[in-house]
Amino acid sequence: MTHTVAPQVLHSLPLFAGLAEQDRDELVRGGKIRRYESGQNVFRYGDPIRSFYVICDGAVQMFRETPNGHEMTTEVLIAGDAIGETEILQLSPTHQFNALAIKDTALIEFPVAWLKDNIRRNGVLALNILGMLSRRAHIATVEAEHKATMTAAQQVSCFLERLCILHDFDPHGFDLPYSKTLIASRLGMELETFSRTLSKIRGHGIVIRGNRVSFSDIEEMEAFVCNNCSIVGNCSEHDKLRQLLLKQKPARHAT
Amino acid sequence: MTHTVAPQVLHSLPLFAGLAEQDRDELVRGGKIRRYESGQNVFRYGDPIRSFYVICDGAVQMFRETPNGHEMTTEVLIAGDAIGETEILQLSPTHQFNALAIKDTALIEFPVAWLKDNIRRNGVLALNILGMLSRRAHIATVEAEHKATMTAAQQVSCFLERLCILHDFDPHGFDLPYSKTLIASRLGMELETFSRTLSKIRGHGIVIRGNRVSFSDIEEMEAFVCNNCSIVGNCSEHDKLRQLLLKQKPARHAT
DNA sequence: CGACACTTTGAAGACGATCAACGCCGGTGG
DNA sequence: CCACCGGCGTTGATCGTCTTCAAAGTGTCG
Repeated sequence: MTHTVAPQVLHSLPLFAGLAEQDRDELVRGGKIRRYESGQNVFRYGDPIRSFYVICDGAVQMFRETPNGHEMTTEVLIAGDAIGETEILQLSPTHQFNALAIKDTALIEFPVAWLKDNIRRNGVLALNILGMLSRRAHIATVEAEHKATMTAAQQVSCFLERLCILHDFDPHGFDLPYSKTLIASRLGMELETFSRTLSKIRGHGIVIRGNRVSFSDIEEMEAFVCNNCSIVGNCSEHDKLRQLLLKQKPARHAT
Repeated sequence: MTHTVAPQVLHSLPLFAGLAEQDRDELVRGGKIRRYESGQNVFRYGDPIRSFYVICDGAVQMFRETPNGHEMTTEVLIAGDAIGETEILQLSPTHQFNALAIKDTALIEFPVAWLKDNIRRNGVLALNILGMLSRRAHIATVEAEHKATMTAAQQVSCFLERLCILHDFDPHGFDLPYSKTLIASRLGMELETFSRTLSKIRGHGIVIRGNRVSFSDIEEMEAFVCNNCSIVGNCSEHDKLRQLLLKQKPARHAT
Protein backbone atom coordinates (compact mmCIF):
# COMPACT_ATOMS: atom_id res chain seq x y z
CA MET A 1 0.00 0.00 0.00
CA THR A 2 1.52 3.24 -1.13
CA HIS A 3 1.16 6.50 0.73
CA THR A 4 0.80 8.64 -2.32
CA VAL A 5 -2.27 9.60 -4.26
CA ALA A 6 -2.22 10.33 -7.97
CA PRO A 7 -1.82 14.07 -8.56
CA GLN A 8 -4.73 14.19 -10.98
CA VAL A 9 -6.98 12.94 -8.20
CA LEU A 10 -5.91 15.76 -5.93
CA HIS A 11 -6.20 18.29 -8.70
CA SER A 12 -9.74 17.39 -9.54
CA LEU A 13 -11.05 17.77 -5.99
CA PRO A 14 -13.98 20.22 -5.83
CA LEU A 15 -12.21 21.90 -2.93
CA PHE A 16 -9.53 23.14 -5.27
CA ALA A 17 -11.73 23.99 -8.24
CA GLY A 18 -10.89 27.24 -9.97
CA LEU A 19 -7.69 27.80 -8.02
CA ALA A 20 -4.48 28.96 -9.69
CA GLU A 21 -2.11 26.02 -10.10
CA GLN A 22 0.43 27.34 -7.67
CA ASP A 23 -2.12 28.19 -5.00
CA ARG A 24 -3.51 24.73 -5.31
CA ASP A 25 -0.12 23.09 -5.03
CA GLU A 26 0.69 25.13 -1.98
CA LEU A 27 -2.56 24.08 -0.35
CA VAL A 28 -1.92 20.45 -1.17
CA ARG A 29 1.48 20.72 0.49
CA GLY A 30 -0.29 21.80 3.68
CA GLY A 31 -2.16 18.50 3.85
CA LYS A 32 -1.12 14.98 4.70
CA ILE A 33 -2.32 11.86 2.93
CA ARG A 34 -3.79 9.27 5.29
CA ARG A 35 -4.88 5.76 4.50
CA TYR A 36 -7.48 3.71 6.31
CA GLU A 37 -8.43 0.13 5.77
CA SER A 38 -12.06 -0.82 5.53
CA GLY A 39 -13.38 -0.98 9.07
CA GLN A 40 -10.95 1.54 10.56
CA ASN A 41 -12.21 4.62 12.33
CA VAL A 42 -11.12 8.02 11.07
CA PHE A 43 -12.40 9.49 14.32
CA ARG A 44 -15.02 8.74 16.92
CA TYR A 45 -17.81 10.62 18.58
CA GLY A 46 -16.30 12.79 21.30
CA ASP A 47 -12.78 12.95 19.89
CA PRO A 48 -11.34 16.45 19.81
CA ILE A 49 -11.70 18.19 16.47
CA ARG A 50 -8.26 18.78 15.03
CA SER A 51 -8.53 18.29 11.31
CA PHE A 52 -10.57 18.72 8.22
CA TYR A 53 -10.45 15.93 5.64
CA VAL A 54 -11.21 15.45 1.99
CA ILE A 55 -11.76 11.98 0.59
CA CYS A 56 -9.47 11.13 -2.33
CA ASP A 57 -10.64 7.58 -2.69
CA GLY A 58 -12.89 5.11 -0.90
CA ALA A 59 -15.96 5.71 1.25
CA VAL A 60 -16.62 6.82 4.80
CA GLN A 61 -19.73 6.29 6.90
CA MET A 62 -20.75 9.11 9.23
CA PHE A 63 -22.98 7.90 12.04
CA ARG A 64 -24.13 8.31 15.59
CA GLU A 65 -25.48 5.95 18.17
CA THR A 66 -28.47 6.56 20.40
CA PRO A 67 -28.41 5.49 24.05
CA ASN A 68 -30.67 2.55 23.20
CA GLY A 69 -28.02 1.13 20.93
CA HIS A 70 -29.58 2.31 17.70
CA GLU A 71 -27.19 3.34 14.95
CA MET A 72 -28.13 6.20 12.67
CA THR A 73 -26.11 6.95 9.53
CA THR A 74 -26.21 10.57 8.54
CA GLU A 75 -24.09 10.35 5.43
CA VAL A 76 -22.02 8.05 3.29
CA LEU A 77 -19.21 10.12 1.83
CA ILE A 78 -17.22 9.31 -1.27
CA ALA A 79 -14.29 10.69 -3.26
CA GLY A 80 -14.41 14.48 -3.49
CA ASP A 81 -16.53 14.90 -0.37
CA ALA A 82 -15.22 16.70 2.66
CA ILE A 83 -15.43 15.36 6.18
CA GLY A 84 -16.20 17.73 9.00
CA GLU A 85 -17.17 20.82 6.98
CA THR A 86 -20.13 21.15 9.28
CA GLU A 87 -18.06 20.84 12.41
CA ILE A 88 -14.94 22.91 12.03
CA LEU A 89 -16.72 26.20 12.34
CA GLN A 90 -18.97 25.24 15.22
CA LEU A 91 -18.38 25.84 18.88
CA SER A 92 -18.15 22.21 19.90
CA PRO A 93 -14.53 21.18 20.48
CA THR A 94 -15.36 17.51 19.92
CA HIS A 95 -16.68 15.48 17.01
CA GLN A 96 -20.41 14.89 16.98
CA PHE A 97 -20.15 11.88 14.69
CA ASN A 98 -18.25 8.70 14.20
CA ALA A 99 -16.39 8.49 10.92
CA LEU A 100 -15.71 4.96 9.77
CA ALA A 101 -13.97 3.84 6.58
CA ILE A 102 -16.23 1.29 4.90
CA LYS A 103 -13.81 0.67 2.07
CA ASP A 104 -10.06 1.07 1.85
CA THR A 105 -9.84 4.81 1.85
CA ALA A 106 -7.38 7.62 1.20
CA LEU A 107 -7.92 11.02 2.75
CA ILE A 108 -6.06 14.27 2.69
CA GLU A 109 -5.96 15.86 6.12
CA PHE A 110 -5.62 19.56 6.96
CA PRO A 111 -5.27 21.12 10.41
CA VAL A 112 -8.33 23.19 11.26
CA ALA A 113 -6.43 26.34 12.18
CA TRP A 114 -4.38 26.15 9.02
CA LEU A 115 -7.55 25.79 6.97
CA LYS A 116 -9.23 28.77 8.57
CA ASP A 117 -6.16 30.84 7.83
CA ASN A 118 -6.31 29.88 4.21
CA ILE A 119 -10.02 30.57 3.96
CA ARG A 120 -9.40 34.04 5.27
CA ARG A 121 -6.65 34.61 2.77
CA ASN A 122 -7.95 32.84 -0.28
CA GLY A 123 -11.35 33.96 -1.52
CA VAL A 124 -11.68 31.22 -4.11
CA LEU A 125 -11.05 28.54 -1.52
CA ALA A 126 -13.64 30.21 0.70
CA LEU A 127 -16.23 30.11 -2.06
CA ASN A 128 -15.45 26.48 -2.80
CA ILE A 129 -16.03 25.44 0.78
CA LEU A 130 -19.07 27.65 0.94
CA GLY A 131 -20.43 25.92 -2.12
CA MET A 132 -19.83 22.44 -0.72
CA LEU A 133 -21.40 23.38 2.57
CA SER A 134 -24.41 25.00 1.01
CA ARG A 135 -24.94 21.97 -1.15
CA ARG A 136 -24.85 19.77 1.92
CA ALA A 137 -27.27 22.02 3.77
CA HIS A 138 -29.62 21.98 0.82
CA ILE A 139 -29.57 18.21 0.58
CA ALA A 140 -30.14 17.84 4.30
CA THR A 141 -33.17 20.10 4.09
CA VAL A 142 -34.66 18.28 1.17
CA GLU A 143 -34.15 14.93 2.83
CA ALA A 144 -35.79 16.10 6.03
CA GLU A 145 -38.71 17.16 3.91
CA HIS A 146 -38.81 13.84 2.09
CA LYS A 147 -38.83 12.00 5.37
CA ALA A 148 -41.90 13.99 6.33
CA THR A 149 -43.86 13.75 3.10
CA MET A 150 -42.84 10.56 1.34
CA THR A 151 -43.57 6.91 1.94
CA ALA A 152 -40.67 4.55 2.46
CA ALA A 153 -41.05 3.30 -1.09
CA GLN A 154 -40.72 6.78 -2.52
CA GLN A 155 -37.71 7.55 -0.38
CA VAL A 156 -35.97 4.39 -1.48
CA SER A 157 -36.67 5.08 -5.14
CA CYS A 158 -35.44 8.62 -4.79
CA PHE A 159 -32.31 7.41 -3.03
CA LEU A 160 -31.51 4.81 -5.67
CA GLU A 161 -31.85 7.41 -8.36
CA ARG A 162 -29.45 9.77 -6.69
CA LEU A 163 -27.10 6.92 -5.93
CA CYS A 164 -26.94 6.05 -9.58
CA ILE A 165 -26.19 9.60 -10.61
CA LEU A 166 -23.73 10.33 -7.85
CA HIS A 167 -21.64 7.27 -8.65
CA ASP A 168 -22.13 7.63 -12.35
CA PHE A 169 -23.51 4.12 -12.67
CA ASP A 170 -25.27 2.70 -15.68
CA PRO A 171 -29.00 3.09 -14.99
CA HIS A 172 -29.70 -0.04 -17.00
CA GLY A 173 -28.04 -2.05 -14.29
CA PHE A 174 -25.64 -1.54 -11.42
CA ASP A 175 -24.70 -3.15 -8.12
CA LEU A 176 -25.37 -1.51 -4.78
CA PRO A 177 -22.08 -0.07 -3.58
CA TYR A 178 -22.88 -0.73 0.10
CA SER A 179 -24.70 -3.32 2.15
CA LYS A 180 -28.46 -3.06 2.45
CA THR A 181 -28.06 -2.71 6.18
CA LEU A 182 -26.04 0.44 5.66
CA ILE A 183 -28.45 1.88 3.13
CA ALA A 184 -31.39 1.27 5.42
CA SER A 185 -29.57 3.01 8.24
CA ARG A 186 -28.70 5.86 5.90
CA LEU A 187 -32.37 6.23 5.02
CA GLY A 188 -33.40 6.16 8.65
CA MET A 189 -35.50 3.05 8.31
CA GLU A 190 -35.30 -0.50 9.58
CA LEU A 191 -33.63 -3.16 7.50
CA GLU A 192 -36.88 -5.12 7.40
CA THR A 193 -38.79 -2.14 6.07
CA PHE A 194 -36.14 -1.52 3.45
CA SER A 195 -36.15 -5.13 2.39
CA ARG A 196 -39.92 -5.24 1.99
CA THR A 197 -39.89 -1.93 0.18
CA LEU A 198 -37.61 -3.29 -2.52
CA SER A 199 -40.28 -5.66 -3.71
CA LYS A 200 -42.93 -2.97 -3.64
CA ILE A 201 -41.13 -0.57 -5.93
CA ARG A 202 -40.79 -3.26 -8.54
CA GLY A 203 -44.10 -2.16 -9.94
CA HIS A 204 -42.85 1.36 -10.36
CA GLY A 205 -40.08 1.11 -12.90
CA ILE A 206 -37.30 -0.19 -10.67
CA VAL A 207 -36.13 -3.78 -10.67
CA ILE A 208 -34.00 -5.21 -7.90
CA ARG A 209 -32.69 -8.71 -7.64
CA GLY A 210 -30.09 -9.35 -4.98
CA ASN A 211 -27.68 -6.45 -5.21
CA ARG A 212 -28.51 -5.65 -8.80
CA VAL A 213 -30.57 -2.57 -9.53
CA SER A 214 -31.92 -1.43 -12.84
CA PHE A 215 -34.29 1.29 -13.89
CA SER A 216 -36.75 -0.08 -16.38
CA ASP A 217 -39.28 2.70 -16.76
CA ILE A 218 -38.27 6.24 -15.96
CA GLU A 219 -41.67 7.72 -16.72
CA GLU A 220 -43.34 5.42 -14.26
CA MET A 221 -40.64 5.98 -11.67
CA GLU A 222 -40.79 9.72 -11.97
CA ALA A 223 -44.55 9.76 -11.59
CA PHE A 224 -44.26 7.58 -8.55
CA VAL A 225 -41.45 9.39 -6.75
CA CYS A 226 -42.32 12.95 -7.55
CA ASN A 227 -46.01 12.88 -6.99
CA ASN A 228 -45.51 14.41 -3.61
CA CYS A 229 -42.08 15.86 -3.87
CA SER A 230 -42.22 19.60 -3.56
CA ILE A 231 -39.25 20.32 -5.75
CA VAL A 232 -41.36 20.25 -8.77
CA GLY A 233 -39.41 20.78 -11.93
CA ASN A 234 -36.16 20.72 -10.12
CA CYS A 235 -35.95 17.04 -9.41
CA SER A 236 -33.15 17.37 -11.91
CA GLU A 237 -32.24 13.82 -11.02
CA HIS A 238 -34.76 12.60 -13.53
CA ASP A 239 -33.31 14.68 -16.31
CA LYS A 240 -29.82 13.53 -15.55
CA LEU A 241 -31.00 9.95 -15.45
CA ARG A 242 -32.67 10.34 -18.79
CA GLN A 243 -29.47 11.69 -20.24
CA LEU A 244 -27.52 8.81 -18.79
CA LEU A 245 -29.97 6.37 -20.30
CA LEU A 246 -29.53 7.91 -23.72
CA LYS A 247 -25.78 8.22 -23.47
CA GLN A 248 -25.15 4.60 -22.60
CA LYS A 249 -25.44 2.29 -25.55
CA PRO A 250 -28.90 0.73 -25.46
CA ALA A 251 -27.38 -2.09 -23.40
CA ARG A 252 -27.89 -5.64 -24.53
CA HIS A 253 -30.49 -6.38 -21.85
CA ALA A 254 -28.50 -9.05 -20.06
CA THR A 255 -31.46 -11.22 -19.24
CA MET B 1 -43.45 53.01 9.15
CA THR B 2 -39.89 54.23 8.78
CA HIS B 3 -37.48 52.87 6.25
CA THR B 4 -34.49 52.92 8.51
CA VAL B 5 -33.27 50.34 10.96
CA ALA B 6 -31.43 51.20 14.15
CA PRO B 7 -27.65 51.09 13.57
CA GLN B 8 -27.07 48.94 16.63
CA VAL B 9 -29.35 46.29 15.11
CA LEU B 10 -27.26 46.21 11.96
CA HIS B 11 -24.04 46.21 13.92
CA SER B 12 -24.97 43.23 16.01
CA LEU B 13 -25.83 40.99 13.06
CA PRO B 14 -23.85 37.73 13.15
CA LEU B 15 -22.97 38.36 9.53
CA PHE B 16 -20.82 41.29 10.51
CA ALA B 17 -19.32 39.83 13.67
CA GLY B 18 -15.63 40.49 14.13
CA LEU B 19 -15.39 42.91 11.23
CA ALA B 20 -13.47 46.16 11.46
CA GLU B 21 -15.89 49.03 11.90
CA GLN B 22 -15.14 50.59 8.56
CA ASP B 23 -15.39 47.31 6.68
CA ARG B 24 -18.72 46.71 8.30
CA ASP B 25 -20.05 50.14 7.44
CA GLU B 26 -18.95 49.75 3.87
CA LEU B 27 -20.76 46.43 3.64
CA VAL B 28 -23.90 47.91 5.15
CA ARG B 29 -23.81 50.63 2.51
CA GLY B 30 -23.93 47.91 -0.13
CA GLY B 31 -27.29 46.69 1.15
CA LYS B 32 -30.81 48.07 1.00
CA ILE B 33 -33.33 47.99 3.81
CA ARG B 34 -36.64 46.45 2.79
CA ARG B 35 -39.83 46.23 4.80
CA TYR B 36 -42.57 43.68 4.46
CA GLU B 37 -45.90 43.54 6.19
CA SER B 38 -47.06 40.36 7.77
CA GLY B 39 -48.41 38.19 4.96
CA GLN B 40 -46.26 39.65 2.19
CA ASN B 41 -43.99 37.44 0.13
CA VAL B 42 -40.28 38.18 0.04
CA PHE B 43 -40.01 35.87 -2.91
CA ARG B 44 -41.75 32.83 -4.30
CA TYR B 45 -40.75 29.40 -5.46
CA GLY B 46 -39.38 29.72 -8.98
CA ASP B 47 -38.46 33.40 -8.81
CA PRO B 48 -34.98 34.16 -10.12
CA ILE B 49 -32.34 34.39 -7.41
CA ARG B 50 -31.01 37.93 -7.30
CA SER B 51 -30.40 38.74 -3.68
CA PHE B 52 -29.23 37.55 -0.35
CA TYR B 53 -31.08 38.84 2.73
CA VAL B 54 -30.49 39.16 6.43
CA ILE B 55 -33.39 39.62 8.80
CA CYS B 56 -33.09 42.72 10.99
CA ASP B 57 -36.46 42.34 12.62
CA GLY B 58 -39.56 40.19 12.30
CA ALA B 59 -39.94 36.60 11.13
CA VAL B 60 -40.01 34.83 7.79
CA GLN B 61 -41.45 31.43 6.96
CA MET B 62 -39.60 29.35 4.38
CA PHE B 63 -41.81 26.73 2.82
CA ARG B 64 -42.59 24.61 -0.18
CA GLU B 65 -45.75 23.07 -1.52
CA THR B 66 -46.15 19.55 -2.80
CA PRO B 67 -48.26 18.84 -5.87
CA ASN B 68 -51.02 17.46 -3.62
CA GLY B 69 -51.42 20.83 -1.97
CA HIS B 70 -49.44 20.01 1.13
CA GLU B 71 -47.40 22.79 2.64
CA MET B 72 -44.08 21.97 4.25
CA THR B 73 -42.24 24.58 6.30
CA THR B 74 -38.50 24.09 6.30
CA GLU B 75 -37.57 26.96 8.55
CA VAL B 76 -38.91 29.91 10.47
CA LEU B 77 -36.22 32.58 10.42
CA ILE B 78 -35.88 35.43 12.87
CA ALA B 79 -33.69 38.47 13.42
CA GLY B 80 -30.05 37.75 12.68
CA ASP B 81 -30.79 34.84 10.36
CA ALA B 82 -29.88 34.97 6.71
CA ILE B 83 -32.25 34.07 3.89
CA GLY B 84 -30.92 32.19 0.94
CA GLU B 85 -27.49 31.24 2.25
CA THR B 86 -28.15 27.77 0.97
CA GLU B 87 -29.21 28.96 -2.44
CA ILE B 88 -26.84 31.65 -3.57
CA LEU B 89 -23.98 29.28 -4.22
CA GLN B 90 -25.98 26.56 -5.90
CA LEU B 91 -26.47 26.04 -9.58
CA SER B 92 -30.19 26.66 -9.65
CA PRO B 93 -30.99 30.12 -11.00
CA THR B 94 -34.38 30.14 -9.25
CA HIS B 95 -35.55 30.01 -5.67
CA GLN B 96 -36.45 26.60 -4.34
CA PHE B 97 -38.59 27.98 -1.53
CA ASN B 98 -41.27 30.49 -0.82
CA ALA B 99 -40.28 33.15 1.68
CA LEU B 100 -43.21 34.73 3.45
CA ALA B 101 -43.14 37.41 6.15
CA ILE B 102 -45.25 36.18 9.04
CA LYS B 103 -44.79 39.35 11.05
CA ASP B 104 -43.97 42.87 10.00
CA THR B 105 -40.39 42.41 8.95
CA ALA B 106 -37.31 44.41 8.06
CA LEU B 107 -34.61 42.87 5.91
CA ILE B 108 -31.34 44.08 4.53
CA GLU B 109 -30.86 42.98 0.94
CA PHE B 110 -27.59 42.43 -0.92
CA PRO B 111 -27.13 41.57 -4.58
CA VAL B 112 -25.70 38.07 -4.98
CA ALA B 113 -22.81 39.07 -7.24
CA TRP B 114 -21.84 41.87 -4.91
CA LEU B 115 -21.85 39.47 -1.98
CA LYS B 116 -19.68 36.92 -3.73
CA ASP B 117 -17.19 39.62 -4.54
CA ASN B 118 -17.00 40.62 -0.93
CA ILE B 119 -16.65 37.05 0.25
CA ARG B 120 -13.71 36.65 -2.07
CA ARG B 121 -12.11 39.81 -0.77
CA ASN B 122 -13.00 39.73 2.90
CA GLY B 123 -11.88 36.62 4.78
CA VAL B 124 -13.74 37.48 7.97
CA LEU B 125 -17.00 37.87 6.12
CA ALA B 126 -16.35 34.54 4.43
CA LEU B 127 -15.83 32.84 7.78
CA ASN B 128 -18.99 34.41 9.18
CA ILE B 129 -21.12 33.10 6.34
CA LEU B 130 -19.35 29.78 6.55
CA GLY B 131 -20.20 29.61 10.23
CA MET B 132 -23.86 30.44 9.68
CA LEU B 133 -24.12 27.93 6.90
CA SER B 134 -22.39 25.19 8.83
CA ARG B 135 -24.65 25.80 11.78
CA ARG B 136 -27.66 25.48 9.52
CA ALA B 137 -26.33 22.28 7.98
CA HIS B 138 -25.69 20.84 11.39
CA ILE B 139 -29.19 21.63 12.61
CA ALA B 140 -30.72 20.16 9.48
CA THR B 141 -28.79 16.94 9.98
CA VAL B 142 -29.78 16.63 13.61
CA GLU B 143 -33.40 17.28 12.80
CA ALA B 144 -33.43 14.68 10.09
CA GLU B 145 -32.07 12.28 12.64
CA HIS B 146 -34.66 13.26 15.19
CA LYS B 147 -37.41 12.69 12.70
CA ALA B 148 -36.13 9.17 12.23
CA THR B 149 -35.54 8.23 15.84
CA MET B 150 -37.94 10.25 17.99
CA THR B 151 -41.65 10.07 18.61
CA ALA B 152 -43.77 13.12 17.88
CA ALA B 153 -43.91 13.92 21.58
CA GLN B 154 -40.15 13.97 21.88
CA GLN B 155 -39.77 16.11 18.79
CA VAL B 156 -42.27 18.63 20.09
CA SER B 157 -40.57 18.81 23.48
CA CYS B 158 -37.20 19.24 21.86
CA PHE B 159 -38.59 21.94 19.61
CA LEU B 160 -40.18 23.88 22.45
CA GLU B 161 -36.93 23.81 24.33
CA ARG B 162 -34.97 25.21 21.43
CA LEU B 163 -37.68 27.75 20.77
CA CYS B 164 -37.38 29.04 24.30
CA ILE B 165 -33.63 29.38 24.08
CA LEU B 166 -33.54 30.84 20.60
CA HIS B 167 -35.99 33.57 21.49
CA ASP B 168 -34.59 34.04 24.94
CA PHE B 169 -37.97 33.44 26.58
CA ASP B 170 -38.56 32.84 30.24
CA PRO B 171 -38.76 29.06 30.66
CA HIS B 172 -41.21 29.50 33.52
CA GLY B 173 -43.78 30.72 31.07
CA PHE B 174 -43.94 32.13 27.56
CA ASP B 175 -46.34 32.40 24.66
CA LEU B 176 -45.86 30.58 21.41
CA PRO B 177 -44.54 33.12 18.91
CA TYR B 178 -46.34 31.51 15.96
CA SER B 179 -49.57 29.69 15.31
CA LYS B 180 -49.79 26.00 16.13
CA THR B 181 -50.54 25.33 12.51
CA LEU B 182 -47.21 26.82 11.54
CA ILE B 183 -45.31 24.95 14.22
CA ALA B 184 -46.86 21.67 13.17
CA SER B 185 -45.89 22.34 9.58
CA ARG B 186 -42.40 23.27 10.70
CA LEU B 187 -42.12 19.96 12.54
CA GLY B 188 -43.38 18.02 9.56
CA MET B 189 -46.43 16.68 11.30
CA GLU B 190 -50.16 17.18 11.00
CA LEU B 191 -51.88 19.82 13.07
CA GLU B 192 -54.04 17.15 14.69
CA THR B 193 -51.00 15.14 15.73
CA PHE B 194 -49.37 18.22 17.14
CA SER B 195 -52.48 19.19 19.05
CA ARG B 196 -52.85 15.75 20.59
CA THR B 197 -49.18 15.62 21.41
CA LEU B 198 -49.41 18.73 23.54
CA SER B 199 -51.56 16.95 26.08
CA LYS B 200 -49.29 13.94 26.12
CA ILE B 201 -46.14 15.82 27.05
CA ARG B 202 -47.88 17.33 30.04
CA GLY B 203 -46.71 14.36 32.04
CA HIS B 204 -43.12 15.03 31.12
CA GLY B 205 -42.34 18.36 32.66
CA ILE B 206 -43.98 20.63 30.11
CA VAL B 207 -47.27 22.38 30.66
CA ILE B 208 -49.25 23.92 27.86
CA ARG B 209 -52.54 25.72 28.09
CA GLY B 210 -53.67 27.62 25.04
CA ASN B 211 -50.62 29.41 23.75
CA ARG B 212 -48.87 29.47 27.09
CA VAL B 213 -45.92 27.13 27.59
CA SER B 214 -43.98 26.52 30.78
CA PHE B 215 -41.30 24.08 31.75
CA SER B 216 -42.07 22.67 35.14
CA ASP B 217 -39.57 19.87 35.53
CA ILE B 218 -36.37 19.96 33.56
CA GLU B 219 -35.03 16.68 34.89
CA GLU B 220 -38.13 14.86 33.77
CA MET B 221 -38.15 16.61 30.44
CA GLU B 222 -34.51 15.89 29.77
CA ALA B 223 -34.94 12.23 30.59
CA PHE B 224 -37.93 12.08 28.27
CA VAL B 225 -36.48 13.93 25.29
CA CYS B 226 -32.94 12.67 25.34
CA ASN B 227 -33.53 9.05 25.99
CA ASN B 228 -33.05 8.33 22.36
CA CYS B 229 -31.26 11.36 21.13
CA SER B 230 -27.81 10.46 19.91
CA ILE B 231 -26.18 13.73 20.80
CA VAL B 232 -25.52 12.56 24.25
CA GLY B 233 -23.90 15.19 26.38
CA ASN B 234 -24.20 17.79 23.72
CA CYS B 235 -27.88 18.46 23.99
CA SER B 236 -26.55 21.72 25.35
CA GLU B 237 -30.11 23.00 25.19
CA HIS B 238 -30.74 21.52 28.60
CA ASP B 239 -27.78 23.27 30.16
CA LYS B 240 -28.78 26.58 28.68
CA LEU B 241 -32.32 26.08 29.88
CA ARG B 242 -31.11 25.33 33.36
CA GLN B 243 -29.09 28.52 33.34
CA LEU B 244 -32.08 30.49 32.15
CA LEU B 245 -34.17 29.04 34.93
CA LEU B 246 -31.63 30.11 37.51
CA LYS B 247 -31.05 33.54 35.99
CA GLN B 248 -34.69 34.56 35.94
CA LYS B 249 -36.12 35.53 39.28
CA PRO B 250 -38.01 32.53 40.69
CA ALA B 251 -41.10 33.90 38.96
CA ARG B 252 -44.27 34.38 40.95
CA HIS B 253 -46.00 31.37 39.42
CA ALA B 254 -48.76 33.27 37.74
CA THR B 255 -51.45 30.74 38.46
C1' DC C 1 -74.74 38.32 16.11
C1' DG C 2 -72.51 35.87 12.52
C1' DA C 3 -68.53 34.83 9.75
C1' DC C 4 -64.27 33.00 9.67
C1' DA C 5 -59.81 31.26 11.02
C1' DC C 6 -57.84 28.39 14.17
C1' DT C 7 -57.85 24.50 17.23
C1' DT C 8 -59.54 20.40 19.51
C1' DT C 9 -61.51 15.83 19.65
C1' DG C 10 -63.18 11.37 17.80
C1' DA C 11 -62.98 7.17 14.99
C1' DA C 12 -60.97 4.56 11.31
C1' DG C 13 -57.21 3.25 8.57
C1' DA C 14 -52.35 3.02 6.75
C1' DC C 15 -47.76 2.54 7.55
C1' DG C 16 -43.53 1.42 9.67
C1' DA C 17 -41.31 -0.69 13.87
C1' DT C 18 -40.67 -4.68 16.42
C1' DC C 19 -40.16 -9.49 17.56
C1' DA C 20 -39.39 -13.92 15.83
C1' DA C 21 -38.16 -17.48 12.64
C1' DC C 22 -35.90 -18.96 8.69
C1' DG C 23 -32.77 -19.12 4.44
C1' DC C 24 -28.45 -18.15 2.41
C1' DC C 25 -23.58 -17.84 2.12
C1' DG C 26 -18.62 -17.74 3.33
C1' DG C 27 -15.37 -19.01 6.67
C1' DT C 28 -13.34 -21.93 10.26
C1' DG C 29 -12.11 -25.99 12.36
C1' DG C 30 -12.37 -30.75 13.11
C1' DC D 1 -14.97 -32.93 3.11
C1' DC D 2 -18.42 -31.95 6.10
C1' DA D 3 -20.37 -29.64 10.30
C1' DC D 4 -20.92 -25.61 12.61
C1' DC D 5 -21.15 -20.81 13.14
C1' DG D 6 -21.96 -15.88 12.35
C1' DG D 7 -23.17 -12.11 9.38
C1' DC D 8 -26.60 -10.73 6.35
C1' DG D 9 -31.06 -10.65 4.29
C1' DT D 10 -35.88 -12.18 3.79
C1' DT D 11 -40.53 -13.14 5.39
C1' DG D 12 -44.47 -13.34 8.61
C1' DA D 13 -47.45 -11.65 12.45
C1' DT D 14 -48.48 -8.18 15.60
C1' DC D 15 -48.50 -3.67 17.65
C1' DG D 16 -48.12 1.27 18.25
C1' DT D 17 -48.06 5.64 16.09
C1' DC D 18 -49.26 8.99 12.84
C1' DT D 19 -52.44 10.38 9.17
C1' DT D 20 -56.87 11.05 7.44
C1' DC D 21 -61.60 12.26 7.39
C1' DA D 22 -65.26 14.25 9.96
C1' DA D 23 -67.43 17.14 13.34
C1' DA D 24 -67.60 20.24 16.91
C1' DG D 25 -65.54 23.84 19.81
C1' DT D 26 -63.17 28.50 20.67
C1' DG D 27 -61.80 32.96 19.68
C1' DT D 28 -61.74 37.44 17.27
C1' DC D 29 -63.46 41.06 14.51
C1' DG D 30 -66.53 43.23 11.64
